[in-house]
Amino acid sequence: MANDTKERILAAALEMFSQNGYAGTNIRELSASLGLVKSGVYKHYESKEAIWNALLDQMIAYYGEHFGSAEHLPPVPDSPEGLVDMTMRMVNFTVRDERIIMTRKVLTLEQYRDVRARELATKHFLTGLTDMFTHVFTGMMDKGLLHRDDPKMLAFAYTAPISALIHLCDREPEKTEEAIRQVEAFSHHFIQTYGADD
Amino acid sequence: MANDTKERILAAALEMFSQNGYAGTNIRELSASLGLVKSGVYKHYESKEAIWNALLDQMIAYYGEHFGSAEHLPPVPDSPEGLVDMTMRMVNFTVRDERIIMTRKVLTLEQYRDVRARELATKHFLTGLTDMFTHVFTGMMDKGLLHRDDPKMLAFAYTAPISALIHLCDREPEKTEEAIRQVEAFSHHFIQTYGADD
DNA sequence: CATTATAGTGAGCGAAAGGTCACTTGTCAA
DNA sequence: TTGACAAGTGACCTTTCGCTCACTATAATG
Repeated sequence: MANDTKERILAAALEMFSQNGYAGTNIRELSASLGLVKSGVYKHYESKEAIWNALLDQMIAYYGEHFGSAEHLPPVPDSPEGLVDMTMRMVNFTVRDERIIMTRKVLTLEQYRDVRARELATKHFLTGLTDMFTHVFTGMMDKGLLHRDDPKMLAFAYTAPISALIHLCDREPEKTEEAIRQVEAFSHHFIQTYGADD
Repeated sequence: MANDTKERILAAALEMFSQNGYAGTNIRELSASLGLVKSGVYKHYESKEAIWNALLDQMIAYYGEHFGSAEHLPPVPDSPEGLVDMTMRMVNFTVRDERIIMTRKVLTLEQYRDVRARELATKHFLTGLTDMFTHVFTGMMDKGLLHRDDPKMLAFAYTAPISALIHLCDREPEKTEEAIRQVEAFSHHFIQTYGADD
């Protein structure tokens, strides 16, 4: 089927672009990794740049489907410990899922070159997380689990350090376990600081 | 003088590598930007990779000289507002100094490919900042300006969000002013949260 | 069974890449 | 004045790049 190969090309492109960047990737290797010859991929995409654009389209669509709308917001935890649990589930998933790791790496590598990569990077690494946890913390304040405070500021103060540790895992995968422990310690410290009494 | 051109080559390499990455940079363009022809640079460096390694040597040496030793630690502020002032001076400098911006971008682009870039990136973006502010916060606790708490944890919680905003400035320079205001707001919120009374 | 569209092949093209080398030029010490 | 050397030139080499095209194998359709 045509669509099958088309998808497989995008998957291989994600893998190679995330390792070597767009400029460092060549079509011959990409084709070979799919068991076909260079000219074969040109039956499906008219150029290397077309592959890149299709990959970005897919990443943008995926982000929109999974994190873009209000219906995908996480449930508000019922206890301070619930925040830690939710965080650890999210972090454990995001630092181990190969596809998500590669997506982050691609966005990191191409953020200065491509406008759409730049915008998606900011969403992925900063504003998306902040928005999500603004909602969570607003809910937790309503439930009396957190002291009243600026929920956006708290969301930023909470997600940015975790995001930094996720980037560390991408950069130095052998430190993943340690980074995850740091996330947990940070999360506990956070509820100790901002949690309503106990 | 030989050294002059050698230095100029490194400067041009930093500029091009930070824009297009190592793979996306070619020696012809690099030479042309210096007003000489491709073979000219091979009088000073034996290969593209040698230029890259020399540039990394220089970045590592620079980092060691300016942030590596205890003598370059910033003075401990005498008031909570002093922390904000110091932070704003540092951030204003680091997001406007072209050379430092380019250094961060190069480390960002090459962190997955080169071991030394990876290590320097972690120092630059994470551990270096944390170590520096661990010292600052320890001093501020001793002076009674901050509540007793784990200074390493506070340093991480303080520097990681600021680092995220610096990265945002690198990615979207037009947001620099807004990001700086966010740093200031965050810094104020931080001393309000952790500062002793007031 | 003939037709036709599609996925894939393999040879090859022009451009651009990194790198080499014989040569010129300018500078300074002997 | 001359000899030596470092800096820079321009032609050229090989390899690799993105991409094209005439062709084949296959499988579904009339």
